[in-house]
Amino acid sequence: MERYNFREIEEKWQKFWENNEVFKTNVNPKKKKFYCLEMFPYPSGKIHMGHVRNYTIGDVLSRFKSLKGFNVLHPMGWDAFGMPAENAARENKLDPKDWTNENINSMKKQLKKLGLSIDWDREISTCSEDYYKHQQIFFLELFEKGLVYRKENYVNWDPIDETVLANEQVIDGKGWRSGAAVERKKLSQWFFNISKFSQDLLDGLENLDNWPNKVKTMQKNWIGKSFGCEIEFKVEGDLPVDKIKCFTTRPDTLFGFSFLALSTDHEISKYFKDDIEFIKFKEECSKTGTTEEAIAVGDKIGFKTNLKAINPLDPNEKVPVYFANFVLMDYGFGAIFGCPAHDQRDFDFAKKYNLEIKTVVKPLEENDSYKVINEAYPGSGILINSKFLNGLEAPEKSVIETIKILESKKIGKKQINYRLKDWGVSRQRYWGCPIPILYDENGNIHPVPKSELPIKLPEKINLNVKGNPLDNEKEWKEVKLNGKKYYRETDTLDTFVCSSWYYLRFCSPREKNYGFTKSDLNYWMPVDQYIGGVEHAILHLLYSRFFMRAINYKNKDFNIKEPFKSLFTQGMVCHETYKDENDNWLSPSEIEKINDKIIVKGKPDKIVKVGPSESMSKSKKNVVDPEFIISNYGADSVRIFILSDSPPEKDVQWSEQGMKSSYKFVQKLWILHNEIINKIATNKDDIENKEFDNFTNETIANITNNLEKFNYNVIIANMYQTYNSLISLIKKGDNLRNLKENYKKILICFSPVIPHFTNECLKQLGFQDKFEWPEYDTSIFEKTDFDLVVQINGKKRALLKVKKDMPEDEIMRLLKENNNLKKYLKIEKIKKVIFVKNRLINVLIDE
RNA sequence: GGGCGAAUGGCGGAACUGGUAGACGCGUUGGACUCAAAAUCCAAUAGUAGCAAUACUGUGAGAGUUCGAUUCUCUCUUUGCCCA
Repeated sequence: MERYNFREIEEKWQKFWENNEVFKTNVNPKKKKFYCLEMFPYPSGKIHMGHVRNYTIGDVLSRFKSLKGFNVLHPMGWDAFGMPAENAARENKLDPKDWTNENINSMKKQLKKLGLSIDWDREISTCSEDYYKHQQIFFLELFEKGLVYRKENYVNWDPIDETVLANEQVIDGKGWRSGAAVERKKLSQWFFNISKFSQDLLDGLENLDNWPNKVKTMQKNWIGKSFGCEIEFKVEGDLPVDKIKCFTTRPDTLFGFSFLALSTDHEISKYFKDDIEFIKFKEECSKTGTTEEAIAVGDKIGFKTNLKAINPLDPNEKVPVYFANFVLMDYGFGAIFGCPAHDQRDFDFAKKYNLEIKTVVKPLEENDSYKVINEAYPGSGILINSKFLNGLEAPEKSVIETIKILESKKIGKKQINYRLKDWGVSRQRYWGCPIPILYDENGNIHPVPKSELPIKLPEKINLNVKGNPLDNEKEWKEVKLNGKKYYRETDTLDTFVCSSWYYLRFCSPREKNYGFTKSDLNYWMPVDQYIGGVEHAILHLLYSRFFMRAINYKNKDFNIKEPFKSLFTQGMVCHETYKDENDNWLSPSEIEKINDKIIVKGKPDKIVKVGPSESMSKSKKNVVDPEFIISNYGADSVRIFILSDSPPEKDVQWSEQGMKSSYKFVQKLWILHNEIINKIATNKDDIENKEFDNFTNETIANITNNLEKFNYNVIIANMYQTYNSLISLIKKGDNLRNLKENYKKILICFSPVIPHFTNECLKQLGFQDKFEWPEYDTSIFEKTDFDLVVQINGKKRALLKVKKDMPEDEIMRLLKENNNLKKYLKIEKIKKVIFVKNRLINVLIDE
């Protein structure tokens, strides 16, 4: 017998699948569909272990569903626009398109070596004109529906790279790439009106039963619905302003009012535009980031005006009005009232400027003389020092009560506020989808006629310029249309736009006129199972949910609102980290283990510092290259290992030992397979012996149930168990009933995980073509005799072999005859007997 | 600070609707094969006591419900993630 040659066999089956178009899918109304989608990768050029895990999980599911008789759609594509291509192209003087396409080709080869059941005929790439043309059409449709608009907004601006940065690209107030201190800058940008759907996006979460609660909670928090009130404050002073509007969630703390704070962008700031002190102050403020965290952590600073704000509930109370850096223009109305005793930011501010701190809420256990001293008390309690509001329960009753009073006096009204802001989609980048908008000489906005689409990116341009390279492309930028001169929009779309509808394109990947067809969508959508990393829990998933709603909006053809029926978030792949004596990161291939010591490879005197296991990342060098691993151990072995060690939703620790043992397991299965082939030739069916039938049934039942429940790590355990039992059954030498048929069923059960291996074995058995997932027969599954647990006073004292459905009195008789139980079982003192048929008997004895 | 989760051998983890805790894998130890090593195979492996059968303890800590709790309830500790 030869060793199992995975190189030969895996290649053979991959070719077979490709040549016979085994995974090609088409709409088939006679069959139930199953749309399995994994988050598509960015084409960096090399797959990483995270991809291996993600796509293995999806592949096991797809293969399982396909064997179960579903018409499975399992596509793959490329999230191909984005900064890395532009940066790489700039550094190496390449075309981003060539760089990206080369990467796609090499990554595709690597993915194919994993033996994934993907319909490659549906492959899409977001950077192809064929894809972004439709995205431009959507953009125009959204524009027509009023869901896209242009406005000035503050952004994180990197002064060295001359570009806008997303919040997550600002690290410690500095640009992630340039290291320059990030500034706040006002810029005209395109926005998607996602906040229009705030309530709908929130309500939609209720019906997503197959989404992890964690993700739903995160989205809920992100949308951030808050219930409060807008209040009009009368003001007096040296400016032509008589009132200021604020939003607050705590109107009940109005008697703790000690200042009013405005955003530096508040319209009142126009009166200070020539004030040198104010300009300086504003500059200082722009150094604080725009994230909520930066504001919470940062120093609170203010600029005092000569205005006085009047407490609407007490006209005798007048407090100063400040501009402050912790008030944002896009929350509420860019103005807040400060209640230092019950808000930490207000407290910090009041301390700094010596403002009054009036306690108006006391915790339940305190008495009325309670005073806030060292830090704000934002918790619940009872209102005090609040005149007619005293004694109300805060915040539940007091907020509602105060709003009623304010409404009756016509100085405030109930309001719902959402934290979710409109989605800024403009990026000052070359490598992205061009926005199909023209400006005339007066700067007026004109949508590009749909017949002119796609607006293609200019090719072979100079990328080595500051700011957006498209801005420098005069020829591209200037357009003549109907004899008039226009300028193209030079911003491109955020790549999150590309990924918020790609799942629709997979349904009609080659459709020329539109992004998809109605009939394809109605058959395939929604995605039955979406699989990806939890890092996309908020943005990508929220944007996709928005996109479906935007398409549905004012459109009677579609009524699918939620794109992803079920969501599974897989954990990360982790590895220990290593550093040398100078704290330089070392990769796993640069170290070795000798006599319990870990040293730098080849240098026994250099001890390696072993760090904690962290998610694999290039910067920490704790990566293992899947391509190398696959070529050493084979795809089937890698698939086993990546699923085996942890539940798929949790992080998994990469281990070379574990990988090796998975490899050995495949080799052992091969040896067993050859023994079974030999045995089939000589085996005589023993009609009386049902042992093997029962065992097969149990195997099918276990694997089926664990597949349904995503317990993929347990499936691997089931496979090992099956192997262990199978080998002892074979070695016993008994003649086995239905050996070939049962073995076939077991192989099919293994096939979602190790498809190459099982296909080869099935072929050797003489089976080919289509297979079906084996059913398990529950009537055989129920054993005729089993071990009954015997407990005395709740403690296990024996296992008793009994026949199925044996009644209690018969079992009691057996217990009384049992010598081993004599010392525990005092028959005359039996108090009570608990009997669970076919499972357990618990005898309670008076002691 | 708020929200959500988690805690089981040396390690990763299993345990159906409350019913034999530790499946399966890794590691470790002993043995076989070998001149030797690797590989492979066999055996043991929660702790304590015992030659052993066996007994007692044991699922982060403490309480509760129950004939019976890893599983349900409450309090606490530690820890992870998200938001601040």
